[in-house]
Amino acid sequence: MERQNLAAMLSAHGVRPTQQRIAVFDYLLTHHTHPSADTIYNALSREYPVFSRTTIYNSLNTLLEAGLIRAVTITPEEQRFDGNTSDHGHFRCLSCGEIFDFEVDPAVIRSFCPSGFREEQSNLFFTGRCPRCLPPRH
Amino acid sequence: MERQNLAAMLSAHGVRPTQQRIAVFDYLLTHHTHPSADTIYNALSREYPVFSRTTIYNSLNTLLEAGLIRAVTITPEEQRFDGNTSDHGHFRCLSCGEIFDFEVDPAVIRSFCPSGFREEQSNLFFTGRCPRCLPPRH
DNA sequence: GTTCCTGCAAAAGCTTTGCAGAAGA
DNA sequence: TCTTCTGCAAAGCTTTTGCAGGAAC
Repeated sequence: MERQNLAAMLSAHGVRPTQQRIAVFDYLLTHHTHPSADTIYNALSREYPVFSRTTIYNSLNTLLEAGLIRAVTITPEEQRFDGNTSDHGHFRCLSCGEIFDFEVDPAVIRSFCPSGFREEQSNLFFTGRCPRCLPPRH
Repeated sequence: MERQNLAAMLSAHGVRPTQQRIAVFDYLLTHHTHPSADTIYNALSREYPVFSRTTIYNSLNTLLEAGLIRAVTITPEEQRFDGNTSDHGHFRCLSCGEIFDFEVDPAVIRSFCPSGFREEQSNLFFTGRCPRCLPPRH
């Protein structure tokens, strides 16, 4: 997406479109790898000479509050982030550590929510082995 | 459960039944509050005079490896633990922070796992407001 | 010009590690 | 007795905070 469009999206959500926020948002929309703050930091510091860790955290928290990105609480070590804010499932491979997306019908998932509770976000995720890490079948 | 039975369970899983491990395991089986390591530490230090944080972490990791307890990766701040190792869903209230259990059919949840992936653990959890924190209906 | 943001340094909080003494088999 | 575990101190990591300079409007 054009940087100008990204800036417009931020403005539309009441977020001042600074260079840094646009870069973080752009990274999350382009890379569907559920990166950690550190991964984003390493990638962006290569591109931009000065880009502090603090700013990554500031930008991520601002984008989270605006609802433009999502936090993925799957890995115990660190928080992961996702530019895809639509409801979808996650699969984490215990061998290679990669996190995969898969489609789920949000209405079906929500139907499991116990009565009396007001659901705001639903999460379905599996851990196991991905096809690449499984031994080939005979 | 009797301490002797707890010790037998640990032994059966190849875990040497020390006083500390029995106490941690007992706590998780008795309290269904998905406590953090710190919560367990605070509770047990009141009961036992000497009980270090390191030992809590050591015991939890040992019990995890033995499959006697489960880690609940729901809160971004800290790891939570659960003495209930059967498949079940979680609901985290954004107001009071409490984590509730609810029943789900493991087979139904597993059916959402994408083909080609080998599922080892399935997790379904919601965030939102619990009945106590919701405004009363008219 | 005023407000809000960036980024450095420092700190805070959770978890792990190294190692000497102690407990379990 | 020999192995394994405990627990203190210290360190490692992720994330947050305070604050001065700078960018955005």
